[in-house]
Amino acid sequence: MPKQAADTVIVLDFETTGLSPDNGDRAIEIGAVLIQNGEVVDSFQRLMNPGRRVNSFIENYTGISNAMLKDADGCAQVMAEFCDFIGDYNLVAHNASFDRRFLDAELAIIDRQYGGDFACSMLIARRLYQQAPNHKLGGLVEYKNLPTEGVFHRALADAEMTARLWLQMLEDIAMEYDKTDLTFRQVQKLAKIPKAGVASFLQKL
DNA sequence: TGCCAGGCCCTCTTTAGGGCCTT
Repeated sequence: MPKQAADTVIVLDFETTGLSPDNGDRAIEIGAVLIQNGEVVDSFQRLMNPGRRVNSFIENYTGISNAMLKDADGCAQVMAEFCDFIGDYNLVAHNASFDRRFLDAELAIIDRQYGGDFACSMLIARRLYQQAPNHKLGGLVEYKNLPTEGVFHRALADAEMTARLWLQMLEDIAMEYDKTDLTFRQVQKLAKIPKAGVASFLQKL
């Protein structure tokens, strides 16, 4: 696995009560891994009590039950600890706009901030793997034959899979374009490149 | 009561609509 500057990131994933913090949805689990030099060197996983019951769809979708959340620490305490964990590292998530909304909403409640920037593994995968049958996290993991623990829709498991996908994308760029020293900003910028211009963009770096 | 996200991206587009992704 090539060592690259872009490797030093936090890959995170939220499980939540629904799709929109603007509609009152809250985080119920956060999972994250720290990648440095192409390897996972640290991780963070906590359930958090959102202060109300989660519906049966979420229980079934995530496997996180109300019983599991009953004695969990509240969002404020967990998110404060998570904010310490992420520090000012750059961040990666699959469909990052979703996780960013919840991270921003939960940290706003406790008046905390972070200094890193987000990259979206889904938008980048849409550029790099244009032939993939879909760009769901599970679909991309299958498409690239990445190892899994067989657990889906739990925060740490999904963060670990996203991390493997992220590293795979860096490796594929390194192999195909001989670019082994990409910065986070360069990889992040891929998400904004028109699909037809991806190869040209990477070749010119 | 009824409704309920938001950003990206494609196209039979741009005075818009709908699918993909995330829970």
